[in-house]
Amino acid sequence: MLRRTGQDFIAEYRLTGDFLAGRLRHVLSEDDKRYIESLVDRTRSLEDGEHLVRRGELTDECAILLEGFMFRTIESAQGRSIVGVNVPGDFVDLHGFALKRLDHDVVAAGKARLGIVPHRRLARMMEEQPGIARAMWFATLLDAAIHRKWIEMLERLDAPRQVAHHYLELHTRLGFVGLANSYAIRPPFTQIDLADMCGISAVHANRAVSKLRDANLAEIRRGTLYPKDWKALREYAQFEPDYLYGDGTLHHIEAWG
Amino acid sequence: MLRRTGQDFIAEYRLTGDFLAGRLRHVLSEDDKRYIESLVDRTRSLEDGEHLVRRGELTDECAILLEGFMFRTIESAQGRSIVGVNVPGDFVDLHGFALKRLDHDVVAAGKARLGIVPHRRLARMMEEQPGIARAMWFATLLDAAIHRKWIEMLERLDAPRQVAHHYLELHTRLGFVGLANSYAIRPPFTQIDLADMCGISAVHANRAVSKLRDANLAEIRRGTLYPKDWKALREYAQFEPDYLYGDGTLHHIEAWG
DNA sequence: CGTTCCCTTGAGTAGTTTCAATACTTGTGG
DNA sequence: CCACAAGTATTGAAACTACTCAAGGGAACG
Repeated sequence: MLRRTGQDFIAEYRLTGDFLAGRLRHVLSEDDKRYIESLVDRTRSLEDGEHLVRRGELTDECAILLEGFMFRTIESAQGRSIVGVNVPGDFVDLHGFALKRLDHDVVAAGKARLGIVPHRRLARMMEEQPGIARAMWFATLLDAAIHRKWIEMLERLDAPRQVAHHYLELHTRLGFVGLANSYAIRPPFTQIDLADMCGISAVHANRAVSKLRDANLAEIRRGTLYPKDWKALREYAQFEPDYLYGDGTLHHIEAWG
Repeated sequence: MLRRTGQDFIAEYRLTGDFLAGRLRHVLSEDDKRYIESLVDRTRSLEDGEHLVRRGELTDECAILLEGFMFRTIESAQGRSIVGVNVPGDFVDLHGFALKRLDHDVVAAGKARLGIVPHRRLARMMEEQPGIARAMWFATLLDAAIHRKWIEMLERLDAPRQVAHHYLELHTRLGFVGLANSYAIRPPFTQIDLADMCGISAVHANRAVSKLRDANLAEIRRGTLYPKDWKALREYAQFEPDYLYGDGTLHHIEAWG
């Protein structure tokens, strides 16, 4: 995978250099960053579609995504709902540390590589490093803020706008960790994945994709979105990235106080 | 307001006796509970529709809901989206402690009474009481789990099923804090509120309510749902309460480990 | 005792679904 | 290198769901 990340993605923070990059990372000290790096016990790879955690499983480890994409999914009799997407730098199941059992599955979307962090190290971190604990808490709250935006999207936007919004969100999140460019947004999604994110049928996901093409906003081929007009696309999807807590109205500038 | 809560709702925990009741409260020690009670600086009342926090505001306090209901809302050019509901015992803006600025508004639904907790006390709590910090973290993760269920609902369920599901969720959450009975579920919601929770028009919310009545599942009058057949209603709405982390497959039984 | 908000109903329109059929991709084994 | 299989993408038609607009009825509050 192509990697070109910010200043922290250097040998010293080889595994966790993307953690909260572009968000809260600037308030962490070098000691903090070293501490976080030292939490990782080992790495692990997953194949496309492989589960990292299943709903209801008792867990004693968390994982930070190093490469690739992952889905949070909820399966039911009616099929699969995708309730979240993760990009490199995200702790994909940090929620499991406090919850012990997750309410959802975490599944690789394409090949993925992860850094594994035992819960016992996080428990010690809570005792020793309340500032880092607060940053970890912050990271799970970012997930919650994204969940809220998805709720808002599902409540307001029609299918093509939702599809566009999902891509634009990913582009911003990939940008935080230095993985975005202005030519294409390249998640390994099928139209079925898009459908399961938007709560629509696969046929309708295809029509949504067609509509973006016909409106000359973007071309989506094999999961990759090629924007034709960034500005128009953002306006069409009503994309306002501040809920991601990067630079913008909600950005957290000061140190912890 | 009618109050009849669990064993912890006694004079000693007059304000915070409902915090995590039915979920994680059983792993807290009496010292922990006293510490949590001592976090509250004062109480505050809100009128119907009054804002506690607005999106983007810099905050230095949190609030625990003592009586009444509150909405988490996101306003946009197209109107209001309701992305969450709170019941007594919930910390309504605990997210604001780590995020500093919320991505959404917090608004009273009917009259509400709150206990105010300054961030500085929470910061000290993080240093002194990692166990309590973890319980607070847990509480915000419950919100995230509920957000995920809402996403799943919006992706899967038609309008009448969503309305029924929202009421059943509230019934379970009110039950955790001793505020549920088997005759009625009484939030102060208008059909406009229901519409904004489900992402549908007010007219369609009305038709959803009519459908529940016509199907002999429940009657909804002036916000109050009178169930005609609990079992049928739960099946109709596909309500499975385990995502709320009360008793059930996801319940957190052991002490922190 | 009116005003205001909320609820209800009808009619026509827009968005989405299902079913069905066809084509394109990718990976696998011959 | 080709053939096949499996998964993915595309298109059409008919049915359904939910939307908007519009108008009228009802309940609560001052």
